Amino acid sequence: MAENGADRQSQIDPIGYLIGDVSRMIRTVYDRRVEPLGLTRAQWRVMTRLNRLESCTQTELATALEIEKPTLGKLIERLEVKGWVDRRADPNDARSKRLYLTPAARPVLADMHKEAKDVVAGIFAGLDGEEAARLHAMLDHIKGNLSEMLDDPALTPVEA
Amino acid sequence: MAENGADRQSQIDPIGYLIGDVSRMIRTVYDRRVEPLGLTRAQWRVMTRLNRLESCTQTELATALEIEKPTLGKLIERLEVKGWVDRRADPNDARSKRLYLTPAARPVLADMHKEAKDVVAGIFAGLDGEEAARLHAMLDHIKGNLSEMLDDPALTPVEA
DNA sequence: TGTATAAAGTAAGCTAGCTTATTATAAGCC
DNA sequence: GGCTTATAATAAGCTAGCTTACTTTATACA
Repeated sequence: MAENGADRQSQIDPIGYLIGDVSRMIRTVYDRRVEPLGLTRAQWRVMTRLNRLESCTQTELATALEIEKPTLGKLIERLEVKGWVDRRADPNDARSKRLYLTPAARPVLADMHKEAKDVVAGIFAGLDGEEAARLHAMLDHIKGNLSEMLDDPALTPVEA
Repeated sequence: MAENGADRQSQIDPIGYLIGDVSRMIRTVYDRRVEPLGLTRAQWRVMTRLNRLESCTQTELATALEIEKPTLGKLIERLEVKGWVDRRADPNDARSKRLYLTPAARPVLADMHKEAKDVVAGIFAGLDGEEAARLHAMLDHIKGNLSEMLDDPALTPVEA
């Protein structure tokens, strides 16, 4: 019954849970700080990405964000209502719509960026540069392992 | 326009994104392997936790899982329909319902555990024990930082 | 004892993710 | 040119998370 930290997560390698915990907590901290700006984390992600991919199509942006097209479509709808994103027909391809940030989005982006920087600084407080670099390297390695697992059409890395 | 790996994530400290990527990829790998067992990741989380908190109330389980009561309530509903979880009235408190895994859940739990172990092994392939320990320590540190940020009633650490 | 407060669970309604299926348009090929 | 196939976006419907509000039941205390 006792759920006292050290005991939690039981049989399975606790590092798996630890990464999950850290990720969930980062998400929560971000959400709280970005919410007063009037947007959600998903919307924030869309806008920062769009800031660098301006005039892309929805499909391009969805690919970059690694989310599905219908998911992005609904996000864009809401951002359009809020007046931060503009969706214009592509003159060369009647199927496509190209995406633009509106001028109103600029100050919001700047605020978001500031919040993000603060949060990252808080997360890594007390870790020196060398440690941060090691952490980065290990996470990169793990990400590589995960990429292989995701690419493996057999899904189960054990076989094949 | 080019979104070529090294460039991604731009201005903000890339480690924040890296953790997010790793976490999302772990989630995806898990989801794919657990899906053929007939359940989702959220349902898997509920069942493994319930395995250690058997006969707890919904509120207790929601707290342990760090999700909200309505969220858990809907998950339990679906698990009850699938015949894996049993919800029985508490004889001492008519408000409460106590939760139990059914016998049918046991083999599913065993399968899930095996899948989870395989995935964790794949994730940490190529990292030796010492590196894994360092990673663990650093993530613990980061988690501590995040706990402080989450506990801070001011939410936005900048202002009071 | 009786009322006020607190707690357990549910309902309703939102965002966000997914998959599958549709519609409209482009592009390829005979 | 006309048919087939592929692509852009949307629609519909699911799970999962949240918040807010509500109902029912315990508990506390005056």
